[in-house]
Amino acid sequence: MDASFLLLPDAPVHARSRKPETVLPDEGVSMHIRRYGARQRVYSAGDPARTIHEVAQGCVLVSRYLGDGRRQIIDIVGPGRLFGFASDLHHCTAETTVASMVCSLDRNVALTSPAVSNRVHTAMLREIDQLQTIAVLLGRKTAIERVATLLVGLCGGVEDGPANLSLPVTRSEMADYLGLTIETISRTLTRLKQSGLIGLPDAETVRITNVARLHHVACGDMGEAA
Amino acid sequence: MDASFLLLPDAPVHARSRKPETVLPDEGVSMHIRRYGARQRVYSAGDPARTIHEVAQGCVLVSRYLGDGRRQIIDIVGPGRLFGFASDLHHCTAETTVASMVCSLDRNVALTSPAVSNRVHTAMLREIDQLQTIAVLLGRKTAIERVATLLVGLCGGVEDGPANLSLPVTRSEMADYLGLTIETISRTLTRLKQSGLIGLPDAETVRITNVARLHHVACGDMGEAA
DNA sequence: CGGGATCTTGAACTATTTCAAAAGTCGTGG
DNA sequence: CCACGACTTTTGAAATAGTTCAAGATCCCG
Repeated sequence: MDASFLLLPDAPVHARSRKPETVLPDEGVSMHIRRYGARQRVYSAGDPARTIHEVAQGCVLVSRYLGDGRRQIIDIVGPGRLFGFASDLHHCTAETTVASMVCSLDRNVALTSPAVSNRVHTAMLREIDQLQTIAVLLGRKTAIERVATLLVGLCGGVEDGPANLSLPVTRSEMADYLGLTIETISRTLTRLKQSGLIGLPDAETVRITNVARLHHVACGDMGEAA
Repeated sequence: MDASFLLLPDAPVHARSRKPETVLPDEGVSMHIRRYGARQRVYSAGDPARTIHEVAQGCVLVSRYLGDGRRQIIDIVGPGRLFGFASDLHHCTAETTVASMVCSLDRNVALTSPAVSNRVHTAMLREIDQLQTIAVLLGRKTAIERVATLLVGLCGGVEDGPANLSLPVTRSEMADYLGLTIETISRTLTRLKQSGLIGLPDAETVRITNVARLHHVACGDMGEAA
């Protein structure tokens, strides 16, 4: 569970920079670490799924597109998490939001090593759980509940009390993750601010006044109070 | 891929009956087949996830509930598919829609046998793909697109031409799977009927005039035409 | 300081929901 | 065999959450 492809220290998700950086390419190895700039593709829909990836540092968005350009962000992947599980071809596109380091390992190699294979299995279980959670969010939650859920999720392990977040994603990405529009995200954040649940020192920073309270909003345990 | 826990012939998903039947219990074995009546629990949220299940016959719904009763159906599982992947406790509830046969295998046993373990891995990859697909549906598709997607999905392998479906689910279940309400499902079906894309001989039967055409609607390749 | 982006806010619109009632469907029992 | 009651489905009308369109505000760099 705490085994890792690489032994880099866990780094926090970095705030996004709006300036793309350069890539150091490195092809044809069964395992490699690569440095990506902000907003760069790790793989695209249609690519063969030969490798499994791990975010060593930074943040990766996994998304799918409809023919007309509508996007659904499937997963926001932070340091330590694996992504890119697929049987044959990728149906998703993966791209960094900020300068990131991604470790990629040949899938066949990964599945022959018992230790790594085990880690992959665990990560897949987690991925399934995570996707089920987002299905509930997209299918049944209101806008406030969705935004609250995202914020609570982003603040990681914090269970209670206040927390400060440096959003690793833009409003547009929040919208495409939560099945909403940019405008609704913005309005909802200000509503949360007005109700005192969060503070917004600037657009990229959220101060959660009380994580437990926001968590209640996220689960819809708030509706009947009003 | 065609390996199976058991060697029962693949049976079609049966139309739902509204009368519950009896169960033959059978506890404490690492692997067993069990017969379930319609609308019976296979497992509930909170149960320890000790076994992996396969639908041998019938249809199983996997769903999650919000505190206030809102339900999201995560997966509609037909014969031959595995379900119940979870690391520790189930967060989902699984229940039959119709009289069904479910084969259950101890998780640890499953993962030690290479053949079975491999099948489980493949099924998990498929599950992830499937969940990503439904996330796009829930996050970004319109009501017509959602219903069309479900119908195309339910008619299995048929790629083109007409197809007849015996719906294994009620309107309420369709609604909770597609993130809509019963009424919207009903209205959308009649809209599809009026536009000639489907026929509705009775409430539980759908005749798809042309699967390929419905598939286009499902993908949103229809919006710009109007 | 100016240009281009992101973000916020406002007002009108619309897809879907909600509430309400009618129409089918199905099994039961007289 | 038909009538009754319970349930699911369909349809209608009104309400609403969220979208769309449009305009400002803010921020970020050069």
